[in-house]
Amino acid sequence: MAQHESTPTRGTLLVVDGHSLAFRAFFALPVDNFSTSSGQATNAVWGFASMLSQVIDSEKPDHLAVAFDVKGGTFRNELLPQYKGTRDAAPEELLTQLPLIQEMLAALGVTYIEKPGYEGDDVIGTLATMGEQAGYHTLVLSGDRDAFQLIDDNITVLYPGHHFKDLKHMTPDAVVAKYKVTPQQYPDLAALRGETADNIPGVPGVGDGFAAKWINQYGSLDAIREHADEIGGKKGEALRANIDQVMLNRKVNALVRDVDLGVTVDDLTFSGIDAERLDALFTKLEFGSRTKSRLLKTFNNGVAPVLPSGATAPAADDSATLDMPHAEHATDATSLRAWEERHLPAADGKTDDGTASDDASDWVLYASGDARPGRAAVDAVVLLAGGEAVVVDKTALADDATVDALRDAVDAHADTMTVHGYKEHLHLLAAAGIALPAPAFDTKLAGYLIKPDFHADTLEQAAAQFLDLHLEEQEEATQGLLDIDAGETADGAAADTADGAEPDRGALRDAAIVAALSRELRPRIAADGQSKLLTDIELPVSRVLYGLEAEGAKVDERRLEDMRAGFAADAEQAQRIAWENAGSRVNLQSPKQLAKVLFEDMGLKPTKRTKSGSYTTNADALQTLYVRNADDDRASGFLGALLRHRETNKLKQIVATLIDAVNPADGRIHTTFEQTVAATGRLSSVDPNLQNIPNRNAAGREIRSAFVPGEGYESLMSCDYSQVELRIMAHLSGDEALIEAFRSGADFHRYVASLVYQLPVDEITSDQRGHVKAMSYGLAYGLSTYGLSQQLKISPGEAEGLKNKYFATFGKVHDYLESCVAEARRKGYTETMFGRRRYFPGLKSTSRNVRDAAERAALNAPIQGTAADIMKIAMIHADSALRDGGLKSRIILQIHDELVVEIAPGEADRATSLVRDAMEHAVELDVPLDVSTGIGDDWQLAAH
DNA sequence: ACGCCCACGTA
DNA sequence: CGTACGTGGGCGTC
Repeated sequence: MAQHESTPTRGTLLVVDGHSLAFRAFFALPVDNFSTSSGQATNAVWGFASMLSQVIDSEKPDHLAVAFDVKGGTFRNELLPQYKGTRDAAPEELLTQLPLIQEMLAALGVTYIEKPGYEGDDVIGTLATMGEQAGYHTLVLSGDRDAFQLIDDNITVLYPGHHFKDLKHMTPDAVVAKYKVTPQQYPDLAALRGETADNIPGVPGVGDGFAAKWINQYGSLDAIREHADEIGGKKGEALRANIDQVMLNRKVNALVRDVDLGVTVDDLTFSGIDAERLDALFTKLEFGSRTKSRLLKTFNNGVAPVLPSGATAPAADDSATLDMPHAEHATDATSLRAWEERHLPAADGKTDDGTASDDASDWVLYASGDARPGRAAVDAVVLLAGGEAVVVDKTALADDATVDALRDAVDAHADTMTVHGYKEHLHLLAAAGIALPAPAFDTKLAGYLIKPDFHADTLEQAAAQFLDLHLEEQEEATQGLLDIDAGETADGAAADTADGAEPDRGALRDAAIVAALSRELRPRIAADGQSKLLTDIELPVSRVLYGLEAEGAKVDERRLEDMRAGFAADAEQAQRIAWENAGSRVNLQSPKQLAKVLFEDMGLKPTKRTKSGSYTTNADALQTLYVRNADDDRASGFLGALLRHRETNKLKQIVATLIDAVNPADGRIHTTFEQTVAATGRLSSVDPNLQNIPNRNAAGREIRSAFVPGEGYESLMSCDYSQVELRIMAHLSGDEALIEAFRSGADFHRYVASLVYQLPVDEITSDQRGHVKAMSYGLAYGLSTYGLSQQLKISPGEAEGLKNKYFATFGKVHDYLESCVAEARRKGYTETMFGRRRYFPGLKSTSRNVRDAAERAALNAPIQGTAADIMKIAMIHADSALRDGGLKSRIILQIHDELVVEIAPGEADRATSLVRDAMEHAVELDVPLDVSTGIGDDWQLAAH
């Protein structure tokens, strides 16, 4: 662009200020989106690569070098002790990335130079001078304005603006235009003005404007000093007071241009990529193939930059790019069948040895629409194969023959197909009358298995995480294009019209993203050894969950309404009493207002604080205050009423949420089981959450009685695992004593207590049993002795004694828990019995709290996760046992260790034995899995 | 309208 | 100062 065509040059040399570029990259990109699973920040590395390749692509230099600062001071620090004091305080997260950037440059065949005792700027000044002398045109990429002094007809500084993308080409004319001084005079101006970024003070009150005025008036800094007395006003005074500082600044900001670097410009070619090294680095950094492909294109053997664009030699791997597929609309069954004929998987393309099948044979199925259970509606279905797509829109989906053709195509190709969210697609296609067989791959489930902590609410977010689609986003953002396109990026599902043109475009793009995700994730799932977890557990359980969601749970609405009224009346009465005692109508649902009444107006002594520092008003605190102030009628009256209000109001709220969630079409509640949310592998339940229906006290438990069998069913069955997590802990630890405790079949907690306290089983008091029970469960959560003492209301010393006795009895449990954390620290992740991983970057945190929390989570994850795996297997087996047995009874809810089954008339005994068997034998452990079951007219009565 | 805090329900 | 979730209300911010 700004080449000086008048000056014949041997070529173009690009000199990069490595630190400046790394700083910019670091602060331009959110570190959260750019970190490896083990917690290494990569945003600066990625940004550095991206920015550098952008510049190379646009400037096409044939020689290149990157200069870095070296740790330790330079001659400048001796002159000016505070020099760059602010810059040395670079965040740790950036400093750890500098070696990675250098490693990347080495792999890309780029020369980088550091020179002890000098700064990167001096290296840059030297290289630019060398380039000029050797007849090159030199570009200096730097965000440091000190580089401006280098500018002349053969040296241009590329200076990033607010957005990196708009690089300013700083030529002599540009410097004069901006600062009214020549590049040679620029250091004089900088010395007068100072440089806050480098912690260098100038003349107070003097900015670029006055500095330039003086320079132009007197010609140079030396001349200004000589005539300093002639300058009047406050600024003249300030100049005289600070002239020594200014002269020092001038000494420091002069770049050295003759450092002995031991290289010549001719050495600074693109020496070729070390592919193996680059691969290794990118694997370590968890960069996707798109980043690599982009860098390959830019750096390949240095060939690309000098050739006219388009003639780039060795084609970079562009399989990862997101090309919009060529698309056609299927207007009827004939055209759909014809499209299918033309896109059959290549018969010989199937290598059948796992993941290596030809990309072209992988089909993607993508359906758009509303996938909410009980009200699913499909907008369009896209099939994608070999880079070509066919779109079946709503109109076409209304035609039976077309749907038949689509069904046939789906049935025929499911075994090679990829979807993003099998469960959601089951709902969507069911709305079109199509039962979707299990696909070969699911990018949503795969993404979850690879990064169980990452929340990809949308396909775009998944793409941003696993592909390098931030590349485009970053570029678009810097160019301010997002505003222009805002209308198009909005979710088309909200207001869909009959004409399918716009939604189709979105669906097409989404399908292309799924295809790219599939190519990225398939090998990673295989590499992590998670293929069986995906195909044998997650995909099948998706299908089972689809069934649960589609059927829903029948509730007695009248009963719910009555309960709501009852709870509302109780809550209102409690509120009235509370207000009377408080003497004001405080909002009982506002912790802030409550704190004021309790701790200011009534002057009660607060107990604990919340995480953010305010005084807590939680039930525990209210209880303590109530006991403490029993003699104060007004305070205890208020507190008692408040506690009652809390309880009844909460129940009212839960019931109201349930009523709201009833689908008027069938009187049933269709929850959604989230399969990719809980980091441990558990399911969660939303809209509404049916996994937190009260069960601990009588009043709350009543709500369960509103869950009843629906039309054509006679009862509900509840089946739950007893102490699964403790049994898993016994199995995984191999602790003989604990294993024997479970094998004996005795009352487990009583049995364990007798071992711990060395007393006969029948002499164990209920207190002792309770303490040991809390200890057992606390173990799997990483409970501290302090926490144990709090919970059991015993002294920390007693809790400590209990823990010691416990571990003396069950030593291997202790060893096992320790080993979980140790392994997580070593490998970066934990694994369940079935290979489900969870990563723990927090184990390496410098913060004690973060580290401790990560340790507790790491010790719990394999236990909770294995329990979740086992329940999923049990659900798959139970579901098929019921279906294969021809029963109408079906699972309708899962609450982590419990299944609720709707029982058809006459099937109670068979269903009980099938489900119990599936749960008990989901997996064989060294301890038996114990399942208890119960049947009743409603969920509460089914309890056992 | 959105996001955070608080509180609280479940396993 | 025990793990894993989801929801609703208040309240501050946009």
